[in-house]
Amino acid sequence: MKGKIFIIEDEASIVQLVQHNLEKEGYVVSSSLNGNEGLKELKKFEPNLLLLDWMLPDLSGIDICKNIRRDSNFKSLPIIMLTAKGEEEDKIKGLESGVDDYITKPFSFNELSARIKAVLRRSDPKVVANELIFDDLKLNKIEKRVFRADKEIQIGPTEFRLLEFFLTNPKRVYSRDQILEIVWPNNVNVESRTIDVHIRRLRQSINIEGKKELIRTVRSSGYSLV
Amino acid sequence: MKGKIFIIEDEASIVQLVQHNLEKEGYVVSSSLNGNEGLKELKKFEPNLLLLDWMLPDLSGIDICKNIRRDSNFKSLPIIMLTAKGEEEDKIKGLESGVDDYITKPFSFNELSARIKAVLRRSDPKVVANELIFDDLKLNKIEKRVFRADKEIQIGPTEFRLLEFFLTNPKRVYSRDQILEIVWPNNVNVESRTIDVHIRRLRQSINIEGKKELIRTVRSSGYSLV
DNA sequence: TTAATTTGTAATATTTCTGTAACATTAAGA
DNA sequence: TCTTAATGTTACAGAAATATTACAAATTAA
Repeated sequence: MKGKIFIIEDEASIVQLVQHNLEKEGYVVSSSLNGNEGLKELKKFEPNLLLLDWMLPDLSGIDICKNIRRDSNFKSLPIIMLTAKGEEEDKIKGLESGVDDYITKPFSFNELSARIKAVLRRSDPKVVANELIFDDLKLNKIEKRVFRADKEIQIGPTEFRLLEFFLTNPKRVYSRDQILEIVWPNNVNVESRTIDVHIRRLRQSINIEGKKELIRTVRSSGYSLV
Repeated sequence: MKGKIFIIEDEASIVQLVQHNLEKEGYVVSSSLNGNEGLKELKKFEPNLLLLDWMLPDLSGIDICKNIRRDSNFKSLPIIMLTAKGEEEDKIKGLESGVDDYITKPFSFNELSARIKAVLRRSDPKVVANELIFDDLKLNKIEKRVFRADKEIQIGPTEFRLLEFFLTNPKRVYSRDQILEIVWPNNVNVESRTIDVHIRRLRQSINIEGKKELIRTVRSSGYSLV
């Protein structure tokens, strides 16, 4: 499933068109033709994104928007506003009331689809890259290669896993226990001091003269990539 | 500071106009007139948002965008694309290459400002939770870093815990016994006067000349952050 | 099998942190 | 003003944490 999308829009023809096409693209879609109803259904449905009409018979889009932003469960629900008006004033109000994007009717389904993708991409950052980059350090997961400043670097398997681990969460400080837990194969018993030695080896490999140290020691806490 | 914004745009007049107005609104702004240069400067500047021209003399906006998205430090940097073209095709490409929003030239500064606010609002609520902020003092729990007026400060583990403690309840006055109880590991026996020394060390570290004292002594009661 | 590489540990060196004591200064009441 | 209790400051000796090195066992490559 690509994601769940909820639509609140009173023009049935638009709902039908959009819902049909989105479902064809693999989304799970639900909708409501009115504001108050829609708010309730939406909270049950728990969508990943909301398409919201600006002008509704009962509630204005802005009111709905504000209601949603006040609910801690939906504070960060991405919202794309559908508006018939082209006036800039309205656009600004919409954006300021906490909308992530808007699109003016009539719109092509292609453009809507692209905007949905863009907004969704930001809201869940699942990363499928096989290259991890940090500063001038680059690690290729499938080729098992490491580069510093475009120069390839040789490191052993353990140091590779260690570096890969650091690269998935740069800047964050990890304790030796956490590092052991994740970088070493399950249920191995190694001294926690052993990590110091591997850190040293990794440092020696990735440090190029003149370039700054990349692994930071945080006394009493652990290590991090900076 | 509201945030740091970087601009990559080759029309100097636009840069000037936008930069000036954004600075008036309280942002810290830096800019570059060309793509390759801009990329480098941007990574030094570490902005919270990028305004990126679609058509540049050397690199296309999309290329820049892709480059940024591959670098783990800037994976989630919000980008707003500035485009002269109105064609829908371009818009779609832009959105799909990982841009968060776009705006078509010529645009009013009001609209740009509203879009910036909207995009910034969404960006990275995770980071915020890890940070304790009081006045111009900032402590990042998972990166184990402390800043005063945006300048990083080195402090030892005990001073870090002490400051973290004060930051979770600013203004409140704590007795030495309470501080001992919470900041020191269980069942340690340390003289209560020892705290005075750590307070002194903390004060020395976080005090910048010209800036006001942040730790207040309450005679016969204890200390607090003010 | 042999050679080369990798790995974990222990021993040692180095760095940084911590608590305390001794002395200095300050604040507040008599 | 003097006295006294509380807090500020400083220096220093262990203590604790980390860095470095060397080496033997284990693993892998040749």
